[in-house]
Amino acid sequence: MPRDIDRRAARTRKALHQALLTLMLRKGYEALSVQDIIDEADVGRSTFYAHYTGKEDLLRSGFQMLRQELKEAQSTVRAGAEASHGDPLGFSTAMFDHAARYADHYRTMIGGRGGAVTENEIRLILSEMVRQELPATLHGDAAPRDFVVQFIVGAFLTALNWWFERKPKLSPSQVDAMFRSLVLHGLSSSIGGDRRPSAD
Amino acid sequence: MPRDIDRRAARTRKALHQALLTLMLRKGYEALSVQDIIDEADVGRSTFYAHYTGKEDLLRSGFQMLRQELKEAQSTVRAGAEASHGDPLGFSTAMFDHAARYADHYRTMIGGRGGAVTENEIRLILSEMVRQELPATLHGDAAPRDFVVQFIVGAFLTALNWWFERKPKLSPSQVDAMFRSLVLHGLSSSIGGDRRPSAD
DNA sequence: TATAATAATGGACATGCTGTCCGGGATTTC
DNA sequence: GAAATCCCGGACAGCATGTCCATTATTATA
Repeated sequence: MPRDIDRRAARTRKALHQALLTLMLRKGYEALSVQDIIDEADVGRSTFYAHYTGKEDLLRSGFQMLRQELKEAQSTVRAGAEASHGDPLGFSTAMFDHAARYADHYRTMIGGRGGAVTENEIRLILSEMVRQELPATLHGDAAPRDFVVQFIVGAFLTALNWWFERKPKLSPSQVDAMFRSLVLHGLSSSIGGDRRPSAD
Repeated sequence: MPRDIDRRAARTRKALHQALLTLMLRKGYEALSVQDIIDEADVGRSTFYAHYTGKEDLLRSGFQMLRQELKEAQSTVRAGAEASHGDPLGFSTAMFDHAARYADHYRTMIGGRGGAVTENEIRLILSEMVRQELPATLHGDAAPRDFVVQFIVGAFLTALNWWFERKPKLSPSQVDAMFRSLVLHGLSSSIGGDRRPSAD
């Protein structure tokens, strides 16, 4: 049953998404105009607006597709993820590896080059992922789970950005090690004198 | 020797900065047009472009002023900052207090509402501050100082955003406590089973 | 294969913002 | 007071936006 979507509509959508991706790699998201996109995709002006309300709509739609793909991929990964039993950040290694492989795309999305919408969308996706992967062995004493999730996501994006901008030569595992050290143990692992966790 | 700058020019600049601030509180930065700004400031179109190349230029100029004010204020604070002797995050409390007092402004600048430029500018200012405040007792073993600075700034912005968006009722000191707990000791303070930091 | 739906096209159109230019008028400085 | 400096207002071309429509092409279906 090809009841889903007309081939033509599907083709147009795919062309637009592809054009958006290409142009984002070339000029960044903010600098793009709808005009640029439809030129690159070779699609009529009215056709574009028949599918999306603007470039932001197109972008969000793209992220929604990505989110679904990730959701499926996650189920697969989850099967062999028994190894991360006592490790609350068992997923980080895979994420840095992934970022290394698709460095170009990550770069365009992260660090201001992608614009506020993009970064926000990425934060949402990562938050979902972290929220599910983070084990329940976490006590809510120090900080609410919500807060911890945001903290981890923020640290991850910070690590990625620093990696790409300052030390692109480092291997994924090296950056991962720094990330884990800071997120798991905080500054205490880098401070000479440690403080007693007693009365203060 | 008279003034460096003509009074009229100074007045125009001040009016434009004021208008920008007002409108950012009302509509956010991204949604603003130069037209809006000059209307609000009651300044001629050509006059605007005689001073700034666009709204981004105006914004940056505003941040540069802010940066100078902070630099001076910092010297003052530095005098009585002897208390933060063994505390690598001695400055955080003051920052959360400040954020609480100017919550409206912080909200407009942070969390996507302010746009990429704004957030980037804020990151720069905060990075400068943290870089100077962070004591030299920090060992570069686990992660480069650069990385640690970015990590702290990111965590601070994350905390602020979470605070404003999810738990605006909390007091500055409460959020500060969570922030310090996570940044100083990481997740280990929230995890049930701790792992030995020996061979791994 | 014929036919009815559905989608894409290209062009026109009103609208709004941008950035630049100029001449007359106002304010400030010397 | 005179000269320098700044502001104003208007006009201008350029470009992007969103919307409309008549026409053409593709697709699904009987």
